[in-house]
Amino acid sequence: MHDSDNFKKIFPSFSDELIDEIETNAIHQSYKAGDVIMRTGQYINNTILVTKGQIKIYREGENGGEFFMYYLQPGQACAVSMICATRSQTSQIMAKVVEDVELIMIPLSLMEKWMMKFRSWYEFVLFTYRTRFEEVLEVVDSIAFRAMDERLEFYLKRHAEACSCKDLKLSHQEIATELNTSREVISRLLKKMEQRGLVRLHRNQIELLT
Amino acid sequence: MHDSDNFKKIFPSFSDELIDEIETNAIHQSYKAGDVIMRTGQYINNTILVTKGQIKIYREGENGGEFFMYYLQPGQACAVSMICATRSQTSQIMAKVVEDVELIMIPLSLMEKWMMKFRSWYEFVLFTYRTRFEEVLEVVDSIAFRAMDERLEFYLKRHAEACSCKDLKLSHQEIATELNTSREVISRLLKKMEQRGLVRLHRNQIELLT
DNA sequence: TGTTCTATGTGATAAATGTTACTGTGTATA
DNA sequence: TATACACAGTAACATTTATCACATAGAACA
Repeated sequence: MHDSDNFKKIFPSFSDELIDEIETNAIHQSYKAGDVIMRTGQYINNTILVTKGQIKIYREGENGGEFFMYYLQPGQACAVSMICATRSQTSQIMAKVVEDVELIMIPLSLMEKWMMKFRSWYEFVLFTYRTRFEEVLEVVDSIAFRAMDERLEFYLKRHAEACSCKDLKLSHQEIATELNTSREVISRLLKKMEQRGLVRLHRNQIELLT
Repeated sequence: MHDSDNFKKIFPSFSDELIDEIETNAIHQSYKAGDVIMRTGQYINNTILVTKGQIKIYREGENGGEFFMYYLQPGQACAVSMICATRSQTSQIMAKVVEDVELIMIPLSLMEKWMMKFRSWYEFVLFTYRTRFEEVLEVVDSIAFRAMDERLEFYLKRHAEACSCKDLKLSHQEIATELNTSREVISRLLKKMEQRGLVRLHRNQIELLT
């Protein structure tokens, strides 16, 4: 199977001309689970498109916190990389690979040119901005208006959606870090959820029952 | 003074051709302090540019909360209105007038056309997306990583920047609502700040000393 | 098998925040 | 002036979250 067939499946909205351009110009990269693709403060000169694997996007606190924001999945682009690339600014976020990743990097200059040249690229970029902005607003909701128990449920739901499964491979410590709280709090809240029949707890795994 | 001279001052990056287009096509509106320009769930068909006055943007909670996100000021555009207008989506935020406002509304169809036609418009739109995204990320920081005392200081700082003054006309209740906490908590924390010499408290007014 | 390590459970306690109740005080207005 | 009202201060208490201390259980491995 050719790359172009792949692209067409992963980015169905892209026009054939755009896919040709991508194929001739893009830089391919792959990363292993656990790799950090992008760090806070790092300069960005490329827009990133994900073709395979799973990436998690975090906002880093001053004292080493890693607050989970959203997933980046095949067929999606890093909104922050688009934003920063536009002005060769430094990254405001940190990106960590959860599942081995393949991605395409598009230099700033091209990404700008394509905005005018390819309608489907223009729409993809705006769609990316829009959906991420809305997702971040939902995150604001969850922290601004909800207590930890609801935030935990929100967190678990989003992870289930990302992996399209009901068995989440997460330790309590990991969850605590990504919600910026302590493990004990998460253990207790999960226990309560188990008593309410919402989950079943295993070692390194949380089974959603809803 | 003609409108075009005004525009040129308020939106210095706009090209003359763009300003001409705006003048011939835009709809002018004005609102009084206290008016709600946009409600959560409302349909948006126009992009909004502010030429005068002050607007506050809130995220609304399910139980009636009004969480303050950021200010919208002369020379700025509502990023959410741009995003939503693109797909005639409903608003994710609520906009309230703080100080009598004059604004320009640009229909969806034009705003799209201009992206391709006027470089300065294209750059303005992307700049708006970028700066708002970054501002919202800072808001996430403040709630995710900081306790209420620091959040209050952050809040006061942003308000001082918005009005370019050190005397904030805010009641404790107002602040509490916008930070989604209770008045008593704000009163206590402000009192502590006063004891630390950071502010001086008056009725309906907080004087910043730093 | 025995040892070590990581993950989890849980009690005790501290600190931050939320809630209720009541007081006083300045402002506006009848 | 008298009254009503919004705003602010504060005590007492409830709840939530953070921290410390330690116990147990399963997995990995010598």
